[in-house]
Amino acid sequence: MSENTPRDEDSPSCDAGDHDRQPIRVDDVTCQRAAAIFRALGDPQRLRLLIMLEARECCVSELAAVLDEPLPAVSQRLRVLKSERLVSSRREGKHVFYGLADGHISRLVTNGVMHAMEES
Amino acid sequence: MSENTPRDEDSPSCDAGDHDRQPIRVDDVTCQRAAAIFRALGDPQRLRLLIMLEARECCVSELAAVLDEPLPAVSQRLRVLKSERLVSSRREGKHVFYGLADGHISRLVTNGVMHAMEES
DNA sequence: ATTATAGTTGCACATCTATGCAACTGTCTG
DNA sequence: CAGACAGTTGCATAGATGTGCAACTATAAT
Repeated sequence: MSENTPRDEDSPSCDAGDHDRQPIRVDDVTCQRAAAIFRALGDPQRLRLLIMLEARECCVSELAAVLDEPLPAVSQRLRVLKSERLVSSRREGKHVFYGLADGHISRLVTNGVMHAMEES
Repeated sequence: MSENTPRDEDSPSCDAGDHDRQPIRVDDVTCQRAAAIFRALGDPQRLRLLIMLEARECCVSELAAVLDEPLPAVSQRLRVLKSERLVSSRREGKHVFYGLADGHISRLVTNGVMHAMEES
C-alpha cells in the first residue's frame, strides 16, 4: 500500500503497451534556464518585438514607432530579452540596433506562433 | 524631421545590404495566444512536468512522487498547462492520466531545453 | 454507508512583473 | 558648449502569479 505509482494490481490496463520513450535527462539548472527563456517569450509585447526582429535588425525608436509604444517601454522589454540572450544589440552612432541573438531563437518563436495559430 | 526610422541621411551605412526577410504577419490574438503558451512553459516546475510527460503518460500522484512535490501543487500546475492545451487528461478509475496534448508540444519543449543547454 | 485513496478547488499571502513617468547618459550638430 | 535626438535606468504602483494548506469531490473497496 506504499505504492504511489499505479503500476500494480490496482492499476487499469492502460499502460501495458505504452512505449516508455527514454525521457530526456534535464538537470535543474538547465530546466530553470529554459523556463527563464520561455518566460521572456511569454509576453505579447516582447513577442511582437522578436517577430519584428525576425525580419531584420531594428533600432529602438523604429520599433517604438511601428508598435506605437513609448520608447522607454520598448527599451525595457529589449533589456529583458537581452538578459536572456534572445537578442543582441549594436551601437551605430545615435542608434542602437537590436537583432535576434541567433537563428535558434527564430525557430523557437516561429514554433510557438505556429502552434498558437493551428489550434482552435 | 518627423522621421523615426534611421533610413535616411542621418542613418549609418549598416542597413544597406541587409536582407529584409518578409516578416511573418501575426495578428494580435495569435500573438497573445502564443505568449500565453510560452508563459505556461515559463515555470521550471511546470517544465519538469512536461519533460516527464514527454516520456509517457503519468497520473498525478506518480508525478508528485517522482518530483517530490505536494499533490495539490502538481494538480494546480497541470491545470495551468491544461488551460493552455499543452496537456490532456484522461480518467481511469481512481487515477487521472496526463499526457502531452500533441507532438508539437514536445518539439516546443525540446527546442527550449536544447537552447538552454547549448549556450553558456 | 463508511473508509481510504486520488485529485480538484478555494483562499490567503508573499512575490514577481509589467507599466508609466521622470531623470539621466550618450552621441551628434551647430 | 549648448541643444536636440536616441536610449537607458530608477522608482513607485498596480496587477498577475506561484505556493501552501485546508476543504471538497470522485472513485473504489469493504
